[in-house]
Amino acid sequence: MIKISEYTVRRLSTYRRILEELLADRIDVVSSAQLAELSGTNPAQVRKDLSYFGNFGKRGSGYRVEVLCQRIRSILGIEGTWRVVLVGAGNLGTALFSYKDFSRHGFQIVAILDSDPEKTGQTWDGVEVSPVKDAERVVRKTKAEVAIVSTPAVSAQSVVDRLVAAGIRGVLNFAPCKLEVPAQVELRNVNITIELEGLSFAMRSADEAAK
Amino acid sequence: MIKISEYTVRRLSTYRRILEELLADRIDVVSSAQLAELSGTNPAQVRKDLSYFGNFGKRGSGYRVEVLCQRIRSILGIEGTWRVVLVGAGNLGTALFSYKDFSRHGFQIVAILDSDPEKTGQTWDGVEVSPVKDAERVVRKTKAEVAIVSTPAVSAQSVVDRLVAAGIRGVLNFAPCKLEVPAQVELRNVNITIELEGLSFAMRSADEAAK
DNA sequence: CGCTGTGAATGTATTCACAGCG
DNA sequence: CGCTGTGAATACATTCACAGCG
Repeated sequence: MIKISEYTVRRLSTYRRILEELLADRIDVVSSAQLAELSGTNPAQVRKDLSYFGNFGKRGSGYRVEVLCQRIRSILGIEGTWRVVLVGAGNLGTALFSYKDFSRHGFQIVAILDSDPEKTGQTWDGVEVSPVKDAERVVRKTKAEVAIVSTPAVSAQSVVDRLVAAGIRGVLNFAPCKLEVPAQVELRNVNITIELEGLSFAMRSADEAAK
Repeated sequence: MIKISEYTVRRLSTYRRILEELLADRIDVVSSAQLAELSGTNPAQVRKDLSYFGNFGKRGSGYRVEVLCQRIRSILGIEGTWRVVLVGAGNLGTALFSYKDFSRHGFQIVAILDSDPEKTGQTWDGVEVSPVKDAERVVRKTKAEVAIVSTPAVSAQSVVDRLVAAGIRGVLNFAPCKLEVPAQVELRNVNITIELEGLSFAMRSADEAAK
């Protein structure tokens, strides 16, 4: 089994979104050229990405939208539902909780943790906000497998350690810090400051070039 | 002038954060090995990244934390302040507005746009929420250079077109869609669903491997 | 004929390994 | 001697170009 790069996986995710849009538009068949155009890449890349997983297309015509979409959902492992614990019920946590896009696509928030006694005990849309000290119990009870961390940087590592101990297998980290997790636990970081500083660098470089 | 890769720029941003933490801890000097350890990369990478911009280190000892931090801030173009317009004052927009981390590091929200008449006219912490129809006027008046887009996917492109027409030079897009901007406008995308699906793929792959 | 699927070629990023300075 | 700075080597990702199928 050859190793699939993270770049390929990210593009698959993009193809999936586009295929669902095509599906909604009652488009039946799509070529690698069209899919490339819509996702901002090139046809060879699309075909190469898909070829790692099988021969999904039909020569001469292209890919059946519905079939390909279902296949990608299966490859990504989002046919079923992942159970998510949201850690940190501040502004960002609230925003993520009410962000319905990923809840529609296989990620269901089943528990919320926060350290603020004002918040713990509340119920958001049927989901209880529990104190961080109950992290292990809550993860086990709800069978959460994924954690979304939107706590301040200082508290992130300690709560992640406890989630991992309780059996969490994937972490999406919004806190601006490096998290240590065991190799068998998957980790992705989203860091808004890095993105903004990347923009800043590019804008500044454009200024230099213009001089 | 050689081209700097986006990967290098992202790491510079990470180094900057760590250097500021070291600075707060009154650490004077740091080696590429230490910086690599703290940022999750390797010493050669750190030295290579920095070498694109000059010779900042001292052989035998390492890098002066304060000097290096200042140099990186300058390279990233975050010595001054970038003026930001926040587009979309929903849950995510609210979270981003109150997220003080990047406002502390050179990005200041000077305007907010939203299409909801309930929100327009409000003032958040001294910043007025204006209707999207006034986009051009607001961007020009506030001299905003960067836009953070946290609208629904369907409205993102049309408002970005208008921001670009009004002179915006950088866009950080949180809407789950592809945005078209002219080549001279910088664009970064943050897509939470892609990150979650990446986690899902990796967790699922781990399951396969275990069988 | 039009498209996919893919080995080969290219382009890009990372890592090695060591010369050279403080 | 310990570290940086860097060309050379390697690893990895993308793109080309075409054989082959529907």
